[in-house]
Amino acid sequence: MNFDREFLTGSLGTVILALVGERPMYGYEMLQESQRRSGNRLLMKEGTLYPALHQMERAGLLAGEWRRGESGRARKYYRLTPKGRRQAQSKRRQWQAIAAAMRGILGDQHG
Amino acid sequence: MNFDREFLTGSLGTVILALVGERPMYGYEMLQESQRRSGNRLLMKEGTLYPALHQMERAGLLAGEWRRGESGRARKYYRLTPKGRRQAQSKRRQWQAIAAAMRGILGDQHG
DNA sequence: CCCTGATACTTTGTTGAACAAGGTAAACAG
DNA sequence: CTGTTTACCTTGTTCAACAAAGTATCAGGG
Repeated sequence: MNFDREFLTGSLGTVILALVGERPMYGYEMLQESQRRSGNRLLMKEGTLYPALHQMERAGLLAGEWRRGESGRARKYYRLTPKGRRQAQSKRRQWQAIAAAMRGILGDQHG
Repeated sequence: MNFDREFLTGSLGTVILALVGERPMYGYEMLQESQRRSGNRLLMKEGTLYPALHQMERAGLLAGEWRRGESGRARKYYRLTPKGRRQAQSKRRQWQAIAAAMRGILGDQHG
């Protein structure tokens, strides 16, 4: 399997980039959003998400900013950097290629 | 990400099960078939495929049989066991769930 | 006022899928 | 008899995802 070498960071990263691409979002919110939007199919784990966010911030794809709103504890909001925006597009296209490839193999089959 | 714990064996395994589900096939043929059908997008590596085949045979999903045809060297043909057939269906459904989940997150976005 | 549960972020240690890179060997074309 | 293609196999490495645990803040109930 190739599709870039990091298909897993790939698929998690694709989700993160897509979510943050819509509006600034904090980690815990991403967990809930991805779960809600996927119809409870996609259950990211905290131990997977947060390290990924840190790594993507280090890699210059995301920019994080602490905010403490009127209620609750402080949240770290992430937004896309320009580099992150390019990566988001690239990842989305890659996903579409994967989906197309899988259709080519699974698609023409019964049920 | 969950979708079973082994999404990677998952996606490779899904491809193998789908191919062998159509007709008995040998390893090298799977490499070419998956590449051809995916429009050169899916490039499985031998070092990934063969160990996976052995593991799936040990797990009782595939049954292998050596045949030496009229030409070329001996090939090991694999076919699905009943257990493998059930697994193939399950994996295909899982893939469709993944694709649906990703559409839920990426789908409603611009190109 | 404590206690629970939800929110919110973090870290450490483990697992194992995929890969890189090598090998063996038979058939065949030049 | 040499190189290429076919065909299979193996060892060692990497690193994404997970499990499991911890820290801290806030809300609501008893």
